[in-house]
Amino acid sequence: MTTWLSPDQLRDWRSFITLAEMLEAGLARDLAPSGLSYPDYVVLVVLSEAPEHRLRMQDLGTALSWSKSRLSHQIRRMSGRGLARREECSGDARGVYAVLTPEGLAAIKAAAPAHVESVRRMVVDVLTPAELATLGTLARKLQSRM
Amino acid sequence: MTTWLSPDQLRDWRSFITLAEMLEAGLARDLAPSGLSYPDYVVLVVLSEAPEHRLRMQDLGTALSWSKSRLSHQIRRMSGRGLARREECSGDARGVYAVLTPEGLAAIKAAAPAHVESVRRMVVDVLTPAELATLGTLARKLQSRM
DNA sequence: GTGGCATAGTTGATGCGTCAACCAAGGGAG
DNA sequence: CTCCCTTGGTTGACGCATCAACTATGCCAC
Repeated sequence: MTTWLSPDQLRDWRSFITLAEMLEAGLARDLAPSGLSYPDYVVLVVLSEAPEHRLRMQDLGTALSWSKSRLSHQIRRMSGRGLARREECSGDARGVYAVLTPEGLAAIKAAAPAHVESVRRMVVDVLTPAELATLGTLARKLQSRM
Repeated sequence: MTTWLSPDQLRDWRSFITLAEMLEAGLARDLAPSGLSYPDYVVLVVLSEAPEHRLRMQDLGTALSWSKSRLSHQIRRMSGRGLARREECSGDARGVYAVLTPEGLAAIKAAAPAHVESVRRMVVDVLTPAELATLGTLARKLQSRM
């Protein structure tokens, strides 16, 4: 038999899940003027930090904890907009590199300041340093149980 | 000029946003065996609590903080699967009721226990009561600034 | 009553994410 | 060398969410 949540538990859980939804929406909204989606953004960040601005699909997927399929679709869409391109992988004929284009690099450099502002405005600058640290600690505790 | 985040701030922010993504994925995964998506679930919850198991699209959208469009698409899909149906609104010819079907009611009753278990396993039972309360308080503080 | 604006809802296009099916190359064990 | 399993990646279909465009009704000012 399952025990339902107490009113307090329900309230706190709902507060949290609602916040998560609002935050995702807010991130997307603030990124929109730059012409990038949040998935675009995170892919560009990882590629821009990689040596030679390129990563094997495999490694990029691992870095982002994304499925092969998800990444493949995303890189296809980004290729269509000139943000990245695929390149074959010498040494392993199965492999494919995802490579950041100059346009992609320009896009992430242009988008980053507004994104950081967005994160500050919605979270980091709203909490005290201690509160943010607590939030981070709780988040890591929950993550470690999954 | 924009100030980038400190390593600690970045770490805590990333912990939090990553947790949010994992949680959404986990909720969807645990609901999947019941044949419901998370959007299905929340719509069914609200309708099942409404008088006569029905709400104006307008009111349902407000309750969920969903756009008219989002809700219209969702109800269309749910109607196709027999979980809900539309009904015209006497008194305002523009209006439409979303009505829970017996199948929809059965579906939510069947899905709820596993969903609650899922929330407990991923969050509520992982934290101490004090920690959960803190998480809720921080979430509400952040929400109030948006 | 009519003109015009607000309200209620739908639709189509497009991006995003998952799942299942698929293909091709690598790398043993025999 | 061949068989077979694993690894790396793509594709197509479908559900989900947003945006912009659209229809239709309600309602107020005049």
